[in-house]
Amino acid sequence: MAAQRGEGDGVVTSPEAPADVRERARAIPEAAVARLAVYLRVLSGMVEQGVTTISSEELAGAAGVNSAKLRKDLSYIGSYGTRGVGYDVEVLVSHIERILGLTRKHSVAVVGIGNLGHALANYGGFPSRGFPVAALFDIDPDLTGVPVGGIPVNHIDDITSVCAEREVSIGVIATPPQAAQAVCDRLVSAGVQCILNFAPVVLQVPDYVEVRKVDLAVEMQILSFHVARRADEAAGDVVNGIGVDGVVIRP
Amino acid sequence: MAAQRGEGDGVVTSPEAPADVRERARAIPEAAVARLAVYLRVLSGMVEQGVTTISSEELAGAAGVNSAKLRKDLSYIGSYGTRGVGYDVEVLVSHIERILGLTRKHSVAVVGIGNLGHALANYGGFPSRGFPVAALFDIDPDLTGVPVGGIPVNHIDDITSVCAEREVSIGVIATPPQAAQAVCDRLVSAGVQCILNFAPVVLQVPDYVEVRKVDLAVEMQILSFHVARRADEAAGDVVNGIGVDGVVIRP
DNA sequence: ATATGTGAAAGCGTTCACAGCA
DNA sequence: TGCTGTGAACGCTTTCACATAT
Repeated sequence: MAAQRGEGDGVVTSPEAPADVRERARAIPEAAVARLAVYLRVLSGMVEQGVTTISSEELAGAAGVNSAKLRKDLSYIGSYGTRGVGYDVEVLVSHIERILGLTRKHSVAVVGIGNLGHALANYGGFPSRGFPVAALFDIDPDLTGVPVGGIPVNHIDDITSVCAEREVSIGVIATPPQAAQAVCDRLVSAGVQCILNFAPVVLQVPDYVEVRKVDLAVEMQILSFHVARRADEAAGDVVNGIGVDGVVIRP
Repeated sequence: MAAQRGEGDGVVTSPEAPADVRERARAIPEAAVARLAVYLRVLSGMVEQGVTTISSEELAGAAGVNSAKLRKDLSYIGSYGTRGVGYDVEVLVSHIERILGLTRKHSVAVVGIGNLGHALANYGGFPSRGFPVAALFDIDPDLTGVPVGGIPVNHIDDITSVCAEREVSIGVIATPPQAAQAVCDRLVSAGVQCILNFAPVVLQVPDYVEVRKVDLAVEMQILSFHVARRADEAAGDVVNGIGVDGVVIRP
């Protein structure tokens, strides 16, 4: 069992393999993949505004990164810009969509229909971006059959059959922490290889399963750290003889 | 305006400053901070189970990292273990809490009381971890005064006064994307320096404001990328002359 | 004997700066 | 001239491996 990230997958590739899309996809850094998704969103907005061409500088500004990083990220997926001009927005959109695997539909199952599960089931951002919510599960028998966001809730015991039948490829865990590992195990045995985990638990999964986690408490605590750091810095600068306004108090 | 991360904060510190907590806090890598929050959660569970001592190996396993990384992370906050024995759980908990600034209360304001806002307002994980939800805001006048999760919703126009009065230090944006930047600007002018953004928008903020984002569509697309990569690899291995089971098909 | 704490090495990701092309 | 694409330099993060302490 590997925790949270498959480290080294042992797939054999021939040494003289051409640097084609397959090999290239493998080489894209995880951080760049996350940013490609952001570029794609910004570019989609551009298409709606009727923008046809964009420079790395402009796109980078809109995506909140610097232009060197943007160009490097785009270079991982190929060279689709025109020197001296910029990028064709639609061309870029279609290449990023291809690399991110968005030409294919990814059915989603949400497990745990509490506050968060409700919100996720009703969230319009998923279906509109090629991630239809195909199944909902909860352990509460009273919820079974009740439609949420237009989809009837199934009992958690039916995960295996329902996920197989509806070709679910992404499982979303929105259960209480105590239930998360058991739910995860069921999803994995149902053949789900990608999991988005909202429960504050470190899931143990086989190497071939990809887990991403969204942990609100952790996000809050990182923000808290920065609040504290700032307060300490302000105090520390005075202690070190320099006030926050740069005036030397103790030279 | 800097986007999403203050790069270089220009604070002057004297060169002979002692390597005390203040200086150390500044030196902790961002990645380590996120993991410290995870260690804290695992350790809190240990306390409840009555565990008093734990080794780096055990804690690392429970947190889903390797023990070298765990020890390095803990070394950033000081040396609180006992060689040949391990760490005192309670001692570690209190030191991590101090570093993360959790000895201080951080009031939270949630803006945008839709599906997600409701879920966040009702989410028990915040108050129980020192992040009381102190204010809720929405633009819909019909919602004003309606209590959600025990807190009455205020109108978005009152952000400045209410946030100041209730000493809000963290703002959570759960609005539609179109409204996010305007809400962010209001939070910032209300003195909020930390923002957790659920809206799929790149927020523009001054350097001194810390933004963290949770973007569900991006998470989904990263998972989609891995689905695609796996499919390509499986196909690619055959194309390259080697089947998935290692058998050479085209030597 | 056993497990921490940490320099040093290795690995990744970001930034620089400029060659190359329209 | 202007902007992309990218090798090289840089800095951050992880891993290694062992000195150090109980």
